[in-house]
Amino acid sequence: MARDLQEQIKKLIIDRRLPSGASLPTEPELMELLGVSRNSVREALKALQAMGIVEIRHGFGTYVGPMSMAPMIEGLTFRTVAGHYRGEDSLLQLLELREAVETGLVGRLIGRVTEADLAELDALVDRMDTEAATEGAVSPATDRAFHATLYRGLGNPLLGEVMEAFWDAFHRVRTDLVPRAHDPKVTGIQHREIVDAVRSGDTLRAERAVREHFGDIRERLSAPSAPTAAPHLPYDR
Amino acid sequence: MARDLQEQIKKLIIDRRLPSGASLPTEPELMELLGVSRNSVREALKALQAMGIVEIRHGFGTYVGPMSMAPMIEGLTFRTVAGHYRGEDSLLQLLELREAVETGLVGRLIGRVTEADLAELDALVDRMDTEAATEGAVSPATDRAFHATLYRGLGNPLLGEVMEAFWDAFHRVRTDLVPRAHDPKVTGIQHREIVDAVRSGDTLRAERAVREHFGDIRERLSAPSAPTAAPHLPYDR
DNA sequence: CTAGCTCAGTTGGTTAGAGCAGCTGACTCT
DNA sequence: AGAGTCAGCTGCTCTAACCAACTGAGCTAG
Repeated sequence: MARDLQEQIKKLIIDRRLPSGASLPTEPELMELLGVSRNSVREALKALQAMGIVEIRHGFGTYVGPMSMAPMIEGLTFRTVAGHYRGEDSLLQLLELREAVETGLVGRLIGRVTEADLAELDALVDRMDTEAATEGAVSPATDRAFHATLYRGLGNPLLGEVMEAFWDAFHRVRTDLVPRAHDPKVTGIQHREIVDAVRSGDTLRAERAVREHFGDIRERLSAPSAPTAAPHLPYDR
Repeated sequence: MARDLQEQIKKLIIDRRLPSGASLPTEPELMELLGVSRNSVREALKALQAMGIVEIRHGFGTYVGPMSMAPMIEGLTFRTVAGHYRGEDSLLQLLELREAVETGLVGRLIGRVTEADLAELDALVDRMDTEAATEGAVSPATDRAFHATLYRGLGNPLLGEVMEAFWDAFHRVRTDLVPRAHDPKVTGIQHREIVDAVRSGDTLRAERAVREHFGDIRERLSAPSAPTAAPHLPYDR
């Protein structure tokens, strides 16, 4: 029945064509509308909130959620962390997922990416070099922006969101479990090669550049620490 | 605070290295353990259940969930349906996501897929033909199995799950909104071409075969019905 | 007259206690 | 020895009350 409740609220959103950000009935209204107790309404809303379908603001109201990939990131992150601590190579699998998808997609960029995007990518690589020189490390935000900008050229916002979700999940787990510094200079070089390869229109070169980039991360990942070598669990998210 | 509760339960799973299927403390136990009321415990569990992290069985107990991609499918499905009814081309975007990823991945299969997998794929295509002849349509299960088997050859279970999740979401939305029959004979031919192309080791041919397959679906999708042309909402999932 | 404060009302957050419903396992009767 | 039954655990739902965050109208001070 609780399952049914969630579906009814979803149906309500669909039926009323509510866009993201629209306000939903209040809890008492939903109680009467659905003929259940407040408690049940709240449990259903909590579940929908966890799926990003609904957004709850204390003292203000309940709204249709942004329908982002945030819940997927959450789930993927937890799944990976849990697997890691059970001795699985879940983090490596997540990296390989990204590698497979990104090497597969970079070829589609050839002849499709705009000059403006390429210029933006150049700027991002420059920023990586700057950060490497001044702070000794490339900030995660810059790396994230690079990958997001790169695949934005494919013209599919959903695809972009999914890619960002994979990035987010991987990065969150990596910083928690393997707080290892990259060689920031290499990072800049590898990203620049990706941009140059895409600009040159050479599909194979672009794929190789992406593969090399990921290969580097993978090496850093699998080299030193076995998954079970983490005695005091730093997980507290 | 409720947010915090979920994190504490997650932490409990991590700390105790609980595998999928392991039993969690009962609700009263969690009440005492976390120092909150039963209601709050339940809301937290409901949210975790929605994310697939926890599995609740009435009258039996609470268990660590299978950590599958089911919640992601749920979210993606709803997002797509909601977008569709608001006049967006969300279903097309989802299809393009699949097309982009699958055309990107099929090249990686070359020289990596085993003979056994190829044989299985042959059998699946044969079954498609049989179904087309006897029932007039290829069953969704067969199509799903084909795509799952194909990308299983990449040797990354996570990747396989993600691909299946995309397939599931797309299929669920499509059957709800565009209950259109494919020409089953064409379906068989296109799938067979994908298998043959992969077997031949010709990357470009494989990519073209996949692209053609998706192009066919896309055509069927965008041809007849504008999104707004659905007056009586059949959505009741 | 305006800027700022205060307070009442609305909304979600939390707690408590009671009873309902599904499942298991041991006990009992045949 | 086997099948039926019942006690107990488990999660599910409801009611009722109060707490906490936010808004907005009205008041007060400048």
